[in-house]
Amino acid sequence: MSTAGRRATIADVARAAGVSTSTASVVFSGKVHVAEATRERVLAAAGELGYAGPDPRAASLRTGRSGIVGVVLGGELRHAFLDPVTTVMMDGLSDALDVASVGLLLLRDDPREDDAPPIADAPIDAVVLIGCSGRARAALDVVRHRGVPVVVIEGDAGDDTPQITLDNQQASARMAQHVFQLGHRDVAVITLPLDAGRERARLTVERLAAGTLDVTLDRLAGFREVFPDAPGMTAAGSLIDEGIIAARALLTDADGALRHDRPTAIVAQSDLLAVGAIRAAEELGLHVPADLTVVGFDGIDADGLGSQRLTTIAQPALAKGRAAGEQITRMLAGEAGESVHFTCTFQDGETSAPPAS
Amino acid sequence: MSTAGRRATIADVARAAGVSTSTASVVFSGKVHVAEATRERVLAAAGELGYAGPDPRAASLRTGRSGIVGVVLGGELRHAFLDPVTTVMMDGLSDALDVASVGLLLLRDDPREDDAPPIADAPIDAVVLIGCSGRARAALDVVRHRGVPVVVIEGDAGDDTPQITLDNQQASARMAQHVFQLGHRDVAVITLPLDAGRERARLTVERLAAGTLDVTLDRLAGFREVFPDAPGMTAAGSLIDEGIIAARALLTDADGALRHDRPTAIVAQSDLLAVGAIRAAEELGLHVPADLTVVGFDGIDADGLGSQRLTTIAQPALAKGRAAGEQITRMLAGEAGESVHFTCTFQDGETSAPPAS
DNA sequence: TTGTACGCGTTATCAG
DNA sequence: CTGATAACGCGTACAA
Repeated sequence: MSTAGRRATIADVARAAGVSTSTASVVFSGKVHVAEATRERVLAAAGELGYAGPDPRAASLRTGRSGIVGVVLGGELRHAFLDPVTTVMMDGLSDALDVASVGLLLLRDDPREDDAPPIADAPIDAVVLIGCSGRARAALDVVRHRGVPVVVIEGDAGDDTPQITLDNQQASARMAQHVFQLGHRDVAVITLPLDAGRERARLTVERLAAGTLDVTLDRLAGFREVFPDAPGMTAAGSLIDEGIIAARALLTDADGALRHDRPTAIVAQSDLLAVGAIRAAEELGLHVPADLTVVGFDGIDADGLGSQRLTTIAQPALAKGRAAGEQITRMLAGEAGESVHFTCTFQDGETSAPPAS
Repeated sequence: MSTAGRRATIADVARAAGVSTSTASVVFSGKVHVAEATRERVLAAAGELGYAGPDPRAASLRTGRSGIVGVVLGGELRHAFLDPVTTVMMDGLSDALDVASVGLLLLRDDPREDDAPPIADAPIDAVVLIGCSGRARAALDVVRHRGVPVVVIEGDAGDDTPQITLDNQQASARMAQHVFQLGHRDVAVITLPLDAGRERARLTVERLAAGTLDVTLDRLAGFREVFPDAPGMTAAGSLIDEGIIAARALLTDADGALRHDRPTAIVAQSDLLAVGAIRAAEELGLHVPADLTVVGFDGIDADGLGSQRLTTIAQPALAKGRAAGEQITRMLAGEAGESVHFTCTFQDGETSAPPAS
């Protein structure tokens, strides 16, 4: 336990134990059998010198692997984790990566504009992009040049990167049809953010044209197949509170009173937004679904959502995360990664009904 | 762009540019001024060879820094991020670490019992433990031996590790007094998990004695100063749904009917639990605070909590995270880390009132 | 089963 | 402002 200046290295341990460094190395890695006697001698020497095992940095340089998988999330970290879909995907990812990886490295999407993207300086074996905008792609090139596998979940990767995708447009169209078939003609939509700016705003043609986030645009396109001219609000994020704000804007006048031409149905692009819309409706004295139909998207099972089963489109979030993990595992093994496409399933609930006549 | 077998290294780039490797290195690190001409020559050579900048692994070995800070969270990852307090602390942490660090590495608390704790194999510059049980301490020793700074937030570190602490017991006592002074005598408590097992259960002396999570025990101790014999339920986590379940158990009979001897006040050890308790009460036809007082702990401002301002004890979660980050920064700079103690503030709300007479 | 020798790709130091 | 050199700490053929 008494080292002079330097910290003990594996070479010191080997010398103290009277073996070669390779033997000592093998004792720690456990890759080859060593005689029990020598093994113990090495361990004892290590204990005496206060050697804590191979330095991960050096091992990582040598093997070319760090065991770390980077996760780049769109928007701020705290926002990303407030979204149950993201959480569940991370869960699936972490699950599928379990064997070969030490942990997930959280990386920001939006580096300070001045300096290099952090992703380039991180010792990662692979990267998963989750719901990132185009900005992250520049950073990606650096990483890809280095031979680091990349998988994109619902982002605009464009090129030959394996992607995990969802039938957002078709699923949204199906949901819109459900609402249409119930008899609704005055329908409004609450969308997810249109771009990385994440601004709350009334949906307009111009704003729509400037949108960059594919998830939002695809879901909207499906909705528009059925309700081409429906009004809408864009939320600043997938949050209950945002749903409340957006729904209020859709249902009330400037003075806060219920509008006479209010929609009879609200199609939200996420379940959290839908829950917010329901809350706003209830605050305004509307009963769901008797007075107002509200439908969501995601099929999440989040904490404290309330007892009413939401009519929604369920997406296989866990499977998406797991698929990303599996593709990464394959690519780390030298095989080619493949894109995987998932489809959503309609999930009828208690929040949609024909309009009051 | 045509490299034979190997990937290009900085040495290749230097050779191609007709400079020494050190010059090339300096061009990329930007630590020293280089003549614009040589700089461009190096960059050009790099572009031609498809060199993507210094390998983080090698740089990390050389400098002894990876720019990565490990975060060990109690329980499962997905649970940890459902807790707004944790999220906010991470936010503060990430904020304070911002300057010198690439990202946060999420590490599991509960390694498979067989293999080494992942924390030991990760190239991290420092570690933050958040609400971990004693199990994580073994892993800690390995890391500490290596000279990696460690900071513990609300965990039982015991030794000379800098800790970020909260006056859980005093704050809880203060809140209990508030409830007492309102006139409540039949009070029940909903606690956070007692140990890493996280089992839902009625609070008993035996279970209490076997508890290992300090946060829970300290808050309970404060409560018990005022209400020594109050009944209670232990939740499986800090979740709204758990609060609902626990409150139902406290308020109703086996057949689901409101008990005659139900408590007139419920003290929850977290705001989410309190929100759940309020929901359960409302489902049972009780009005808060007229029929039932419900108080929380944390002072969170989470998504979709509803409009009623909770009577609670606010803890400076952001400051806690930031303090952890600051201590780490200091320790990385070679200074000694210090423990930091925070105190909570009582925050009156609309969910506590005298009992119905 | 153990030892020898080498290289992984970089950066700090110091001299010019 | 640039160049030569020496570590950084380890894993792994290969030979014994």
